[in-house]
Amino acid sequence: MELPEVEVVRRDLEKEVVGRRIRGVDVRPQRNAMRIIRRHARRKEFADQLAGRKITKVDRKGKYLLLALDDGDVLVVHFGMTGQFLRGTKRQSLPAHTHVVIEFQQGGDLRFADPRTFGEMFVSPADQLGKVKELDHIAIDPLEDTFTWQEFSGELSRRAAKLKPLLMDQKFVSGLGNIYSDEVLFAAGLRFDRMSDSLSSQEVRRLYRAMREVLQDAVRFRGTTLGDEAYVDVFGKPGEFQAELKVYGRRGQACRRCRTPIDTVKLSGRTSYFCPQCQS
DNA sequence: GTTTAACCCTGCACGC
DNA sequence: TGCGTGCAGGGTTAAA
Repeated sequence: MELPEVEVVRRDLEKEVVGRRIRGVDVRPQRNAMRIIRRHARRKEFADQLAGRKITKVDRKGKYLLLALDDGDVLVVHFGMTGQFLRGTKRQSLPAHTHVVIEFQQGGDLRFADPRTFGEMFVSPADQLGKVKELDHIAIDPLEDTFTWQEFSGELSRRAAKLKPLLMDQKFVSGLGNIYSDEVLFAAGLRFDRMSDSLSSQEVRRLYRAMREVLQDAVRFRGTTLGDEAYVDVFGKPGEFQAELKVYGRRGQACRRCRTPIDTVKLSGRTSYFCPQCQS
């Protein structure tokens, strides 16, 4: 799950859970549930920090969600690859791989399910969040107004790295994963292996614009739902951006712009999709 | 500083 | 039909 999907979930939660008070939290007995709350020693310790608290707002930092509580604590959530939040009621049976159920006083609950358990949840006092290494190092969000192309240009030239891994580096810009970095590079007409300090100012601007447009479009289409990744929103509904993808997952298929077959390459363990004709 | 590989985990597609 | 293998990818870490 990358920036657009996390943002869609954030907006859903804003409507669905802000203002609600937590009656109790059930960390499921399966061993894997402890992987999700791995920063807490015991189930009870995690649950006790949430019980009785009201959720006051939902922020996003990169791919992390931050649910602010009325006592100053924050519930931090990361979805990893296959994590998801689902609205439910007591009557509905829990989906497979449900690890945490947050029950509200006004009725209804919020389930966290995650088959591959790369996801994570933990509670931290707001003023301690700076000490959480992964959060502290998260770079600027490309959708923020404060993200300017001039600043982006400076950061690119300061580094000497291949564009694709650099775009996926959360310490450089936050929110891009394998899908959207490929889509952004295609939209910018740049190859995965172009060096960041080799771009003309025109190319920098193309990359900057591509990043904003692709991510905004993906949010508008409510994210990308691909086969086994199976992202769905808080209501269980899939996204629609998969139909808009230009390169990701389209190996061997004709480029939508020039009809050249889309090619792939393995780059630091991740498959990169690109058009050999349109990207240089 | 940058790059690579290995690791965590489960479900699915694939070939035999 | 059934089994082994590889792949998918969020992130971290150690090593090159």
